[in-house]
Amino acid sequence: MGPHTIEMTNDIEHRLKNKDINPTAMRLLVLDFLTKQVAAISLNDLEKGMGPSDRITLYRTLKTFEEKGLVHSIEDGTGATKYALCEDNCDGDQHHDLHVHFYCNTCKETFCLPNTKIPEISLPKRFQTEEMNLIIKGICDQCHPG
Amino acid sequence: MGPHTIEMTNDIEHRLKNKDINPTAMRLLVLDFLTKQVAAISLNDLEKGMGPSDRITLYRTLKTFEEKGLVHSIEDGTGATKYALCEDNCDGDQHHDLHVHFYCNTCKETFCLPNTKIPEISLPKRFQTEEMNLIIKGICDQCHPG
DNA sequence: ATGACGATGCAATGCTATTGCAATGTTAGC
DNA sequence: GCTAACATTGCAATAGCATTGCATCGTCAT
Repeated sequence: MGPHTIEMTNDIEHRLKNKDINPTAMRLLVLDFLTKQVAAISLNDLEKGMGPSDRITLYRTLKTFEEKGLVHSIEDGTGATKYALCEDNCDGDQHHDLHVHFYCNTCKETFCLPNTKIPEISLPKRFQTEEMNLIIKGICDQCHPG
Repeated sequence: MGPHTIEMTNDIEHRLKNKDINPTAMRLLVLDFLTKQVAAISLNDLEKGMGPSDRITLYRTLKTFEEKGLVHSIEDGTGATKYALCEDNCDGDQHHDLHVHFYCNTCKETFCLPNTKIPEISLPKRFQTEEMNLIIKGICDQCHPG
């Protein structure tokens, strides 16, 4: 790492630079928005949640964040890719977020369950794992009746 | 169930009627094709594999098969939904195919691993499971080097 | 025969993801 | 400060899969 001569104006900017992402105004806004989310969001959600912005730029911002290991994408089966912030030990090459994702059939939100890890799976002979993706669908704690 | 007066001309027709699916010529052909597959197939694969047929009809045939519990669909992250035959203990309401699906990064095929079941996952308090979907990506036995 | 119903085929549409390209902003060297 | 090089942004356009509407056709029961 280089010398610590950079002046950080705030935490958001710091987190972008840490991941080697040029902190433009747009990216600061997007990361700030992502930080405030409880659930994973789609490109549509982001577009609606941000002020008037270009959809494609937001799309590419998310892609950049994903490449650099700042967010990870989730295919929850709804057809629209969802994005959520990674945990700290994530880098671009290898996402370490082997946690379970939960889709609530009631509120239609997708959540990361960072403390629920995907267990070891023993595959048939000569199958080699590189990635795992576990989506559990059901009813989330907030929507749970009673 | 009604009296066993139906004459089965072959196994394929039998399997359709067992699932309460009207055995039309098209459906016999599609089920026959599905039976011959080693990997899960997309609508495109089906269209290419069959003789000249209408894509929409094939689409609806797959949907019908899925509703009736004859096939299950797999979202493997490639963008195109894949379909594969269910195991026998499957019905329309509740798919019992809680097995792992494997996507090979080399040959790009998606396989069912019917003997590799998704283990019990203990979720945080008040989260309730209704469905599970585990996709493992890596290198399949056929593509494994050495 | 005929009427009801399911299946099929064609057309059209919606939605998400993705790329090309031009315009704009930013940075480094002179 | 000026300019070239590069990154970012915005707009237009396209690709690909999923899905629905509607007309036609076939089948079956009355």
